[in-house]
Amino acid sequence: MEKTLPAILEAGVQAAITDLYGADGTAVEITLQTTRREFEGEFTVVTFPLTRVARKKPDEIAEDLGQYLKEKVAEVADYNVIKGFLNLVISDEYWRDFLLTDGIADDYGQGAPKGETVVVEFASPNTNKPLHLGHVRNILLGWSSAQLLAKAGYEVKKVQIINDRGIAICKSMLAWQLFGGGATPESTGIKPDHFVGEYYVRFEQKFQEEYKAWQTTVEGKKTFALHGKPGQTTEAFFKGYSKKYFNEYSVLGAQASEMLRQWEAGDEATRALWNKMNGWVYKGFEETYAALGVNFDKLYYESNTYVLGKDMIDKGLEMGVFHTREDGSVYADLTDAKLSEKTLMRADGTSIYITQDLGTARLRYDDFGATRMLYTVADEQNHHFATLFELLKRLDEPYAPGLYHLSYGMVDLPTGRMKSREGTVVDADDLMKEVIHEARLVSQERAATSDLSEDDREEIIRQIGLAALKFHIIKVGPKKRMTFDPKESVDMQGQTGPYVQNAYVRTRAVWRKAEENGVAIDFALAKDYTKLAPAERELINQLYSFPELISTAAESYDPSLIAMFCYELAKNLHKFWHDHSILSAETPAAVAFRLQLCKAVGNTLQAGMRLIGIEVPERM
RNA sequence: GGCUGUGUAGCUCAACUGGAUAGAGCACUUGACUACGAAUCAAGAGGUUUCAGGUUCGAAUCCUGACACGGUCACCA
Repeated sequence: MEKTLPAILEAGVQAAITDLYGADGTAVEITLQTTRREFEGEFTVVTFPLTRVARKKPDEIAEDLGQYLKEKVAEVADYNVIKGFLNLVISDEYWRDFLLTDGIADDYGQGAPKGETVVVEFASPNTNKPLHLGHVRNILLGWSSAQLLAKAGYEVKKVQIINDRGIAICKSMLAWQLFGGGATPESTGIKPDHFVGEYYVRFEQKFQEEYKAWQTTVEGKKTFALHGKPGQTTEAFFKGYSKKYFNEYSVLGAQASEMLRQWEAGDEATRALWNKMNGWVYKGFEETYAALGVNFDKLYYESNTYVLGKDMIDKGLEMGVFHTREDGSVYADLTDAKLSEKTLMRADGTSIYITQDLGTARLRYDDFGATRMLYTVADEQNHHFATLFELLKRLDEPYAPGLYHLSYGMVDLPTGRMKSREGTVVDADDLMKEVIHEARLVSQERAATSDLSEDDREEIIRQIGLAALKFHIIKVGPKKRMTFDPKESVDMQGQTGPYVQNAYVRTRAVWRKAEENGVAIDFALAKDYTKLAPAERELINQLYSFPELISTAAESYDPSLIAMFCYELAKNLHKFWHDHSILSAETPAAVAFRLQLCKAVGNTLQAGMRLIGIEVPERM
């Protein structure tokens, strides 16, 4: 394909304007859109904007243009005009030729290499707890975006930064030391990240007990009397006082803080314990990533990167975009960018969170030479990333224009927000187990795969369950806060992953059948199939739009577009399947053509689903 | 309170970035398997796009102002 249809049509319309109305057609913006289902045609020219240059009524313009295009542009076979909209019908020959060349190519949709590298960050968990539903959305979004960018022709590096240090992991470590009694994941048979997470929870429990008890002591009562606001209940007061208690009165708090100090001082025993427990967590995370079907090209650890960024501060000071206060602390004044005054280094010379992010960005650029960097992080950090990007822009970093915060809405349950304190957090491993279990139940009601081995059946069930879960999450636009209903996530009918998988399975089944029958099919005949049915045109038209969609979805970092595309394509395949015979079609040419159509649709469904991290089985 | 995001069918979500009669799925009602696979298809019902103004040939989309619900306003991470 030399030029795309939209480009051909646009040029045609512009030529028509020049020829028919004597205006400079190339200066006119052409509004071209895909034709709505209920009308005949594939592309539509909106003529309202042309009334000025043509000095005619919309319907008349449409009529003029339609005739002109039908005569002069080979690809346009026919047209119709409805209320100022010019619907163009693309010729059967064009569609057929497209299908039999590009459409059935194995790598259809793969963009040409752009020679640019993109770093995509996602997941980035803390190491004190197992992954949960929020991480799942993050991971699916990040992974899908990475696949999309790769498909669009970018070189992609998938990374994450692991928050492996700080007070949180120290709490787990301390609790294990105090209450673990030497237990290990091996000795208990618990998945290692869950094992560590249990000690984090244990710490919080013990801390709460200690806190509760303290509240009734003389000291506790005195604190309330002294700091409680008038009319405030003791309960409300102590709820807000917990952090202060942790830092100033709590025995456990003091011990955890001491552990953090030991860690920072490089105390050997503390480091060893830290290594051991983080090691457990990583082992558990690996399992979860593998189950989700994701991997990374490089891992960054906060314990290494938290010291970075000092040289960035020096650079900023040198450039005059950062300033020093009297006490020696460093800040940047971002008020003219509608952001606040941001401190970057404390008076004592220690750095803060955003400083290491400056350093990490630079490190990644040095590692990969990326021109774009994508951060998959929940929208609660919008402000942080706006600040970070503004700082890097002012530092004139070469990758600054390509920074993007893939900000997504948090996941709610039907009962409201997930609260770890209330035990409503949905665990990632449990969730996967649950959807696979549900797929198994549904599968057992069917006999479609009963001839397969136990292992093969189980593999298919796994793919179906995960498809249900992943599709359910990824079909929602990233920006949108989503409500996750576990009941709906295991649905396998309608707008779901298994529905799409089923369409793929059908395209494979018909080929299998054709081979079983042993009939020699002459695929050269496919080019003799001249009159396309509406359902066939629809499918081919949709296949045709795939590369453009990949590009759009990649540039807007929106994998949900791909999910919706897969669903629509599957839907049209199902309808086609229902309305038309394939192996017993009217003519040998039709048989050959439709098999090729099935192949192209199957390939594209597989490619599309792969982009959103979903596998398609051969049978189900 | 400042900044910011969201508000569309009972529920979960779309709407090609200003275009045609606002579309899907779930749930509900009804029909189609001796067909290449019914995890399917077809039909029905379901809407004042939160509200009020404005911009224009044309608004769910852009502007103004309300209302509701999130998020965020650290020398925490």
